[in-house]
This record gives sequence, C-alpha cells and structure tokens, in this order.
Amino acid sequence: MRDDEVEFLAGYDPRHYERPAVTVDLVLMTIADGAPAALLIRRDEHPDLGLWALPGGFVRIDESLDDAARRVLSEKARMDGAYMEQLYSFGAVGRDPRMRIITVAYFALLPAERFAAALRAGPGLTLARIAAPGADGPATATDADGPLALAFDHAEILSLAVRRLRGKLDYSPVGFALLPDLFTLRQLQDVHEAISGMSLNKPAFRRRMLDKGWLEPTGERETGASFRPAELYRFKPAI
Amino acid sequence: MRDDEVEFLAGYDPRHYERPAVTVDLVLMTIADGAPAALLIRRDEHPDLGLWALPGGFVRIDESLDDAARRVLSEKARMDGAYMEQLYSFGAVGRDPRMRIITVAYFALLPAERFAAALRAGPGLTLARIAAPGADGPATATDADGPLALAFDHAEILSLAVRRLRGKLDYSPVGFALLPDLFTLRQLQDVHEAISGMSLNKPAFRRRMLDKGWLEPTGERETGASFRPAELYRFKPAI
DNA sequence: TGACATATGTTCGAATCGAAAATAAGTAAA
DNA sequence: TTTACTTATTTTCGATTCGAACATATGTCA
Repeated sequence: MRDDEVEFLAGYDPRHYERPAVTVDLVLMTIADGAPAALLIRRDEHPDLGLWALPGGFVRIDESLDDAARRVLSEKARMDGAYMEQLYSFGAVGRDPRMRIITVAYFALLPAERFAAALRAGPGLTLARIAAPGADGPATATDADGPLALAFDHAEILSLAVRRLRGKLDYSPVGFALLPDLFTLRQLQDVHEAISGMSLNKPAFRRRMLDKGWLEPTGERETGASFRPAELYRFKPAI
Repeated sequence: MRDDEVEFLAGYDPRHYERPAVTVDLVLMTIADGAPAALLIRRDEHPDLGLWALPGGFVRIDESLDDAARRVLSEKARMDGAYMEQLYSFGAVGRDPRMRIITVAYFALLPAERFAAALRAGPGLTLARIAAPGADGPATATDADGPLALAFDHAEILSLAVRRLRGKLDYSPVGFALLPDLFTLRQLQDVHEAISGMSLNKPAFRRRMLDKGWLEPTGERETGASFRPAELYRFKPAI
C-alpha cells in the first residue's frame, strides 16, 4: 500500500452515514409430495410474532454474503450441503418495522429426504407447500394446518424464488439438486412437472434430458417396484 | 400496531452489531460503434486513485435500493430515463480496503446518443468499449487511450452485467432500451449482434422478432439512405 | 406360465429455423 | 429517362426439433 493511501485510510470516518442493517434470508426449497415446498420458521419474537418467516440472520462484519447464507443454512435451518445461489436483494424502506434492513435473499435446494431430521427438532419449523401461481402473483404457503401467514415481505421473496427456479429449470441442471445421487428419469420428470406445474411428454422429456449430456447411466436398476424397474442415472458434472 | 409490539420496538437496540456499509454501483451500458460499452468514472480519491470505476454511492437510510440506483444515475452519471434492473449483490469481505462494503449492482441501458451530453461534461467520465469474452472470463474495458484498469471488483461486476444482458436478450425485450423510439429491423439486429457477438441470419431474425409481438410497424420509412429505406418500427409495450 | 404395469424405443406429422434465392424500392450515375 | 446499384422484404426449401401415438421390453406377482 502506498504512503498516501495509508494516510487516506487513517482520515476516513465511516460513521458519516447512518447505515442500514444487512441480513440474508434463505428460501430453502424442495419437492415434497409432488409439489414445491419451502422451510419456514415460526417467529417467536416481535414484530410479526407467530407468523412464519424464512430462516435468516444478520451478515457479520467479517463474513461474505455467501458465507452468511451458508451459516444460516446450518444454524437456522439445521442442514448442510445444499445447492445455493443468490436470488435478489430486497431493500424497501419499510420492509421491517424495527429499523432499516436490507436483505440479500438466497435460494437453496435439497432433496426432500434431507428435511426429516430438521423437522423433528421441533414445532417451530415447518415444510410448507407452495401454491405457485401462473406468471406472477404472490406465492402462498400451506401447512398440514392450513394456509400460513408470512412475516415481513417474505411472501414476495418466496414468489421470486419459485419464478427463478422455474426459469432456470430448462437451461441449467438445478433439478438434480432436488434428487438423491441416483434417480430414475421418471423421478426427474416428476420434479420438473412439480416445478413447472405442467405435465410433460415422456419420450420427449427423456430425449431432451439425454441430449443435454447431464446424465450418466449407471446400469443399475431401481428396486422394490412391482413392475419393470427403471434404470438409475447419475448427474454428470460439467466437463 | 399492537401494544406489545410498541413495547418491543422501544427496547430494541440496533447497535448490537457492527454493520457493513451498503452502496449501489451502476453498470450503465449501451451499444456504441457496434460494440457494448459502459460508462466509467475516473477515481479522484484513494483507494485506487486514477483507476476507472462504475458510478456508485452509498444507500441512504431513507431510500430504497431502486431509489438509490436512480439517484446514482442522475447524480453520478448525469443521465435519466434509463431502463434499470438489479443485477447482483457483491459482498466479499475485502472487496474495498477502506471498510466492509456490500454493493448492490444494477445494470442500466440507454441508447448511445443519450451519452453525448454527459461525456462533454469533463474528462472524468468515459464510455469504454467492453471486450466481451465467451462464456465467462472477465470483461475488459478499452478507451480511445487504450485498456483501462478498473477499481475494486468492478471488472467482475462488469463481466456479470454483460452475461446477464446476453442471457436476457432472447426472451425479454431489453434490446429496445438500447434504441431510439423509432428504429429499423437492421438497427435492432445490429444491437443483438453486438451483444451476442455472433452474426445472425437476417430473414430468421426478422421472423423471430415479428412473431414475438413486441414490434409495431409505423408505416414510416427511414430517411437519408442512398438505397431502399427500411420501415421504422416502434416497441409495443406488453398488453 | 401368463396377466399386468411401467420402462424404453420407434415412427410420423407439425412447427421451427437457417440458408439461399427471388422480388421490391429507393438513389445516383449515364 | 433509363439503368446500375444497394439494401429491404418476401418466398422457398431442406434440416432439425418436438410432441403425440404407437410398439416393444422387462420386471413382479398370481
């Protein structure tokens, strides 16, 4: 560092501005029972006490945004190893009544089986089914107990996550993050149908997927079916 | 607001955390002389004094992210009326040596003619040609004076902006933001070719564009050509 | 051994797309 | 006035893609 740069830094006072707080919020999604679902936490503090919220937390001064999201996944959602991707930053002035908070939303994907342990931990966590509307309109979350009211602007964040997932499905291999290591083409198609909300043509879907070069046949077959078992495939990471 | 909520807010101390600062940075792009270009400002302060940076500024405590981006467009780039869209948030810990700064990057589009007035304002502003690499790899900026060194992580932000623009070109009408109100199909194709870096088939391009329903023929013709003048079209906003 | 259910593969017509050729409409020079 | 020239616009044609229907394969189970 040059001398005049050191001088500059010494004279710089970062407290000239009143600063917004920064958080990350996580839309942790999966496909459960043939429909998109997201993990929600019941708020046990004001504001919005009792409503359901996305897992989130403040970004610490010495961690990157990605690190903060990864930490929230571990500490708040009690899971790890998820596919993660930054979604969008939300910064409306009144989105949190306590103070000015800007949140960087992430979306994360895991196969449904991975949620079981975390959900057993307590009634403060739920895996809510997401009713995804057509092009836009807010997504709505429902539980075994019925519709869930979401805290803050989390319904808006959730809606964007569903749209993003839909949009990326065709040209990126995100779908595989929702399946176990080995899976059948039918399972993959079920995931695509659940996310897109449309039923797909089976041979065409098979052709498209195989042509993309994302799949690697294992030669193994699924077990436990009372009919012809399907071949198991593995996701082939990019070359 | 309920009584217990008021009580909660009174007892809340937001100064428990050391907070990152939040800025917005603007990738203001256009097509100039058949190539993508972006507006850069020469830094006249440390750090990175003399290098070229994206126009940016701190997010004020009472303005949304979008408002902050709009203000930066007006105050730093001295322009208005641009198409704007949030790009991505960058939050690596050491991206600014002064202090922890998280920046929300926006990308903005305007026709090339709109830059003339701002560029006349002084030598601190330049419209740099962006050499766009293939799939990834950092974008490089060049001036009439040669290659430009970019401050902070702005080369990375610029690269992402170019990729985003490329990606959206086919399924969203962003291309029109780079053209005047009335334009010919050839001008539109030039914009697409400059951004995608590929030369396109003329009749096919015409068909695809007309089929999308984004275009409205005006019946007018361009003037000043020494050959058959092309019809002028207008962008038809969504229904 | 045969019924059954689903996986897997094949075929065919419609739609899409790129390349090339044909036609149209201006300016400018002869 | 006519002709050459340049680019816009339309048409045509073959290759490719894609969805739907159909045909075949391969397991389990009665």
